[in-house]
Amino acid sequence: MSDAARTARSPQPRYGNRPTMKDVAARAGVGLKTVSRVVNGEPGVTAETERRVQDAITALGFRRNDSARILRKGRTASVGLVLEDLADPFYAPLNRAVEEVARDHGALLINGSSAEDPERERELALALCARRVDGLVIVPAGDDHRYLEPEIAAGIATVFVDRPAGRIAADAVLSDNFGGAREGVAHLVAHGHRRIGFLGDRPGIHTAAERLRGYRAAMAAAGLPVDEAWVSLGPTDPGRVRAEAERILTGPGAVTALFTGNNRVTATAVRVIAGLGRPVALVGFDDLELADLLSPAVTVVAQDAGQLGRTAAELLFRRLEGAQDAARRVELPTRLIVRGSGEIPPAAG
Amino acid sequence: MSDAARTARSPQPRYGNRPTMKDVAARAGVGLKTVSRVVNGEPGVTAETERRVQDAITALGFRRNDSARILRKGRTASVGLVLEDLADPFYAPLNRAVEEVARDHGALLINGSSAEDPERERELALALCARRVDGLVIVPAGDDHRYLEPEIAAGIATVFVDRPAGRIAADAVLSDNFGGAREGVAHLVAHGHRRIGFLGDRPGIHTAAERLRGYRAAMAAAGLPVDEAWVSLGPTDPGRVRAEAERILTGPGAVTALFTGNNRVTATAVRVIAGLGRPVALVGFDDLELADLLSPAVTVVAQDAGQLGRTAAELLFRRLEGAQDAARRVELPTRLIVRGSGEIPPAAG
DNA sequence: CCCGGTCTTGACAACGTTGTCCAGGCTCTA
DNA sequence: TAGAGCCTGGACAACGTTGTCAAGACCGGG
Repeated sequence: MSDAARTARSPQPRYGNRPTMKDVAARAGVGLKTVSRVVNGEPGVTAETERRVQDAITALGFRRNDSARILRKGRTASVGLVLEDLADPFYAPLNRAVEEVARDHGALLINGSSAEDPERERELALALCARRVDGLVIVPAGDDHRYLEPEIAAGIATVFVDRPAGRIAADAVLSDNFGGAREGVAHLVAHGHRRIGFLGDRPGIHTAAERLRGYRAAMAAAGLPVDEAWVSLGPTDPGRVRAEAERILTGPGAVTALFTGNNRVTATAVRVIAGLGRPVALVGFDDLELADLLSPAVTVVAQDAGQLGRTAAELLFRRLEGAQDAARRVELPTRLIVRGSGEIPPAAG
Repeated sequence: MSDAARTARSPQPRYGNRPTMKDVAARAGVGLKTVSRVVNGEPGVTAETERRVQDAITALGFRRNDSARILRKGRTASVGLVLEDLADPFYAPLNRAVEEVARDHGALLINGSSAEDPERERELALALCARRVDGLVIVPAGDDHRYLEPEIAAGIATVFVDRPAGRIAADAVLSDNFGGAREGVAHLVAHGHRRIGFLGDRPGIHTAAERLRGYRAAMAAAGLPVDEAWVSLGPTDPGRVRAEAERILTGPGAVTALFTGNNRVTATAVRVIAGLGRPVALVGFDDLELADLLSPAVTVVAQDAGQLGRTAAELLFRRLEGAQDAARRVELPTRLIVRGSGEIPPAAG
């Protein structure tokens, strides 16, 4: 009766008329605060009173409304994760790792994809800030993050991962893209290759630029010239990559080995090489599932995406617990996984 | 000064002293509600007033606190997703699809992994309910979901995906596991195989049981006997799968073909077969990246994980918009992707 | 010039929870 | 047995926002 009356006069939806602590208190014949104490396991309630409250909670199907709790306490116990694409298998372990660390700290994870669109990254990050997430882990799509300055100043801890922040000082956890690419290319050089191509992502992307830099460094260190016709950076859709791979791999002056700048490029390159009828040595950045079963097996420079996520999330929570030192850049090593390189025929030239 | 005073006397953290609408109102010299109107783009504010408010917002770096808004409005504009493992590439497109649909409806996505642990699934789902997510998409780990009854009754829309709910009536979006497995096994039969093994996930998992049923149906339809030594269900860790695959594939009465029950099993089986030195026909449930490049290429029964997620999320939002009809079970077709089947040598026996 | 209407604005309560503070009943000791 | 002190319980305000409602400004027509 009183419920019906309240429903009728209330202008708000009242969460589908769920019972509140007030309802529980009324039913148990105790005060509001006593219910709060029981729900939160606070001391100062006799066993008998607690039992009465518990019975009322069960009977009514009460569940605490965390929205109200959050408003009152000022902490949301949630962190946001913005990445390029939730569907990309490379980011799946990163996603899981961040979730796992958040869980260890009692926080939930809200996440979303930027789809490589800086505007969408911005919208998403700011929406998360409006929700007052305690912290933010971002795989940046854009290169200007000044829009986050007021949020960071207001206390939202922020850690960038995989790529650095643009135009603001912020923590970042990266792979050693330069060193990894240099090592991968050096591996090809050590196997006698002198004409090595580079096929990578758009040059505006930090990781792509760093990997290209590593390629050039390895070539220079070996005293090998780089024909710019061997180098191609751009979108990683299979169409472009296929065309560029064919261009670099055929015709006069074709390369004998290829270094590919990420997992998507590598997958397409493997297909092109398989159709080529001529052996080409291939080393790719990022490991691939089943890469050991391809013929020839693909040697890769592997990043540990899970470790990237874990490190970033742990840094985030250290900030949340009060760490105040200057923005830090953590660089994680890559690992060269040599597969079937013995079978790669050294180049003739 | 007044700020400092408030900070000192306030017992609450006040979100790192962020400005509120009250602060904006004071600075702009307008009422609280007018700020609210400007922030929400409500009509009835003169251009001049709006400008003053906007200036104050910019100057103070104000951003609306959605926690308070949510509390007031009773809708969180967020949905929860509980799945087995965020790091599993199979679920990545599902995750993304749910996010995409949520985004189209202006909602954020909170997600987490159950790690195949029913208790953890329960904790996570109930935590999301406490946050008052508008709806829940669940890939169930457990087989008893009665714990959700009060939540569903209280208005949290819930859709199960990949596997059905246990002991409650709820919407579910599934793949046609039975039909897909039957078709895959029939493909092997059509190529002359009579001794076909089945290597799958734990029998308690609905999808594993359905796929086994499909296998048996295809064998029965072809009039072929099933030797129980050819069938193995259990955990999908590489150790067990490898041992079982070797057992089924070698020795007297060994099978000439294998049907594998999911992507993880298939990957391990491919490795075992590669080391066997004898050709074995393989059809697997779930597609694999680069499966076309393996030798022999692996024929698969592919599910569209993205479509599963999209369908589930759309059903969820239809419920949120008021659809009241009885719980529905949607079954999506699978697709047989034949690869290099010409190269699979038919069995001798 | 006055009345009715529209338009803009702000005061106020409420959403459901938790922190503060005080009151009343009890036990323990002198 | 009385007073001090502890334990339990509840009234109240506040978190930051939005819905309701009413008041004032302004306009035009009679």
